[in-house]
Amino acid sequence: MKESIWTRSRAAAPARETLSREQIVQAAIATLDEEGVAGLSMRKLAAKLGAGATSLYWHVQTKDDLIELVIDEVYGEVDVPDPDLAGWRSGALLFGHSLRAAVLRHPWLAEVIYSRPSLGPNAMSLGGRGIALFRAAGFTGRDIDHAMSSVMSYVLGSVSAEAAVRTEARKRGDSVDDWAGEVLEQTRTVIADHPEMRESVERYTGRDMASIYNESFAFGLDTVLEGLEARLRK
Amino acid sequence: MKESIWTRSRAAAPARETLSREQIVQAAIATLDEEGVAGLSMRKLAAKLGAGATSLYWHVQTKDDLIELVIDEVYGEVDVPDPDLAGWRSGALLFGHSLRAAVLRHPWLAEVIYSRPSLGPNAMSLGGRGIALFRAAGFTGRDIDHAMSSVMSYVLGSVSAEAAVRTEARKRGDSVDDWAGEVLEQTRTVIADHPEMRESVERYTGRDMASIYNESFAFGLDTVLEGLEARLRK
DNA sequence: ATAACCACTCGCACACTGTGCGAGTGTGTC
DNA sequence: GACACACTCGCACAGTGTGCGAGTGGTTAT
Repeated sequence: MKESIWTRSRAAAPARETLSREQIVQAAIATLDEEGVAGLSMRKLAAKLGAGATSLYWHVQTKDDLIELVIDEVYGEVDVPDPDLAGWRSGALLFGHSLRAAVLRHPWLAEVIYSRPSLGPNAMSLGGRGIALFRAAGFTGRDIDHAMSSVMSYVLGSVSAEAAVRTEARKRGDSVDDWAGEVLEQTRTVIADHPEMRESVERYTGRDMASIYNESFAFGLDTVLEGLEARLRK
Repeated sequence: MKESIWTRSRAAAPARETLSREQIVQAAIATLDEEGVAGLSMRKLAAKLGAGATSLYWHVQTKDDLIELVIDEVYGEVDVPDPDLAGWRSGALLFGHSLRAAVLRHPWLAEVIYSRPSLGPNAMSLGGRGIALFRAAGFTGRDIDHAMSSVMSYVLGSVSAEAAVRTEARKRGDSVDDWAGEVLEQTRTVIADHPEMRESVERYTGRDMASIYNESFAFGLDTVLEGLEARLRK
């Protein structure tokens, strides 16, 4: 017989209290945020969920698959504005910053994104919306995809390096500023081998790393967008 | 700060036939090239060198340190031209292509570069030479570093994504073209969710992936350099 | 010649990993 | 009351990185 809303909502609910893929993914993200990639093991994850280790394998094929899911989940946090809201360029700018923010919220991503291509639904839809942005900008043919790739590659490359630094500092129990100070100090001892870097080293000592990263990112993203705009004018 | 592998002095006199750090690094690179990151274990590496597993630990503090060494070794393959050879822009272009080529020669790099900051001597000297390039271009102050970062981030981001695809295809035993074909096929089945991508999918089916990656990279790198040049004009 | 020292090797053991297998358990359907 | 199905999980296996401490061969000091 046809189910009513009432019985249907009941029937749709899990028959008994049960693990779910969604739940596992969320718990995995939480662990990763707290302990990083090295801190994620199937046994610990299962324990956190009050389940037996191998129970996870009914919901997820392998640990690698789980990581794929987890990556796609983060892609879902990224905002890609509609091109006719405020023009392609500010859309792309916002997209870049949103992507960076998402990665910095989950810095372990840097350690895993490039170990597999991202083909999940959220990655797809991000790609689709990006393409809409650059088509609206006036690119045609394969240049649409190339433009999107340019921005994506720059942002991911830049923020991944930043995340690596943050992760390293955290692992050492240092603040990023302290860690940077130590590295600069150490660099000074070998500066004779790299005279061109002397000024850079001086320039950075004692600076606030967070704002330097912001500045560097803003510079780079603007550079890419400027380059794209130049292409459009030709 | 806890001393890193780079500062630990190694001044040694090979008295009898002995393992060397250099040798271990080379063997590790060979294994990585053949079997990828998953195929590198200390035991297997030692066996390849005809040594006991734990012997390696006299020359190298941990596996992570070994990977740091191995990464720096690859940075040593990268060519950064002198700015007064042919001007900054073609120098930067050449640098970008050289960096990409090095990563493609060792695609496992993508899986490891962003799991730690790179501070080895070759990375340093690469950074120094890059800085020389962009100073010669006319950048000043922190913009010199930002310009270098922009190029570096773009190139590494772009080539890492490409390497991830190549690694995945290889793992599946497919050619990159076949793998791409399968992905496109699969994408077509969910195209309804991402209508903006329809054209892109069509555009790529049956194409030669290698030349598409080349084209995309050339587009992106040129875009970044164009953006830098625009900044210089202002 | 002897002893002390050092650079280096390596077997054993520990704690921990991902995951295949197959048995078990609770729920819904006939 | 029987069957099917969705799901759980203990056990076991074949690995992993690496600390420890004993061993070994060469150089130098007495």
